[in-house]
Amino acid sequence: MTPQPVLIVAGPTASGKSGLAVELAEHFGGVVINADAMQVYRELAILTARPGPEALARAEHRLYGTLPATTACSAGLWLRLALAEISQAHEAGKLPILAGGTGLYLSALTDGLAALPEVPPRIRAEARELHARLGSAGFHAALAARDPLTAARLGTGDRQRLLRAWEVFAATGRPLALWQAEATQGPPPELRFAVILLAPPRAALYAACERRFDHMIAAGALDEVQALMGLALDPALPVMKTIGVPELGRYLAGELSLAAAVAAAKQATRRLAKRQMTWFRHRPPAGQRFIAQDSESFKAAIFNFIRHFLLTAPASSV
RNA sequence: GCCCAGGUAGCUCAGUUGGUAGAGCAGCGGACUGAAAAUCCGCGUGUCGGUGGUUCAAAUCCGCCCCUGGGCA
Repeated sequence: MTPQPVLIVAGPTASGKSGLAVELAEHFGGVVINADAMQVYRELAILTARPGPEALARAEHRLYGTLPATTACSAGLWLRLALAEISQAHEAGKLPILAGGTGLYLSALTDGLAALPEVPPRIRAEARELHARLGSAGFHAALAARDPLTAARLGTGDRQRLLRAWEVFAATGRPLALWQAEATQGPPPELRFAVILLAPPRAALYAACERRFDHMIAAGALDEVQALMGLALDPALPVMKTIGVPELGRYLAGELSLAAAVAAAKQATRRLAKRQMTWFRHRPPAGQRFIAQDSESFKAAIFNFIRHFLLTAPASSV
């Protein structure tokens, strides 16, 4: 069977991915599929810069706001959902267009992910408890006693990865490092990828980040955070770490002035954008690649690149 | 115009009795295999306002000039 085309629009936050994706969907008959870790959650439309009604009217959108804030998404869960949406789009004769800034998710799609079983919530809770009890150095030592292979790769302070390693060993009896080395699924053979990477100049990107956050405030971001606080969710849930939630939450709690909260959130956004740039610079999703500084001045070249990608039959097809 | 107080990293400031400078924040670089908008690791980036002088040696002492803030007129 001929591999089916998939388009990926990747780049840091506020680089214009969503707008470009809608335009491409209109022009090439596509479905926009979310590849952003935070836009999957229902409760935060404004703060996660989810596509608005105007965009939704112009093109089909999938995996935006589909999970409740009470769930913790993961690379594995997202991958399953995304693969399902991709094959649905193909069945409908449409071009799947993945848009998002979560490099881990996109790499999982184009390069594969270790085939690990689900870790039971009970074990995850135990891991967190143990970490709280032992402290970071103690927890690292505890992991090293059971799984020296994985522990050797992790820094003492790397709480999240240490927890993950401990959980996987507890749940499967095998080191995470082994799973990753031996059980990584390759890229799906039935798909072929073209990647448009937006990489704006740093200063322009930061300015866009800050402008956008001001718009979020004007659009009611404070109400959104207030409503989220009203749900009294577990602070460890991913949604609670969305940029803007902790900062505006502190303002709403009277701990911070609005100006200080906004400044802190903007700074967090800049740092996110920087990390995303680093990721995409060094490990972009696999596939034919086109790098553009912005979506406007490179539009014609981007369209040409996609036309060429769609018209070029892969060598493997007969 | 005169009198004070200042001018050192992008910002706020340290800098001992002269030995070409260092903190916080900001920033930059990097890692990343199921919480990733997460979680970590690394890095001072500098005509010490300018210019002359004293000295083996000046951010530091002296002269002049420029700039900023405050006070008196």
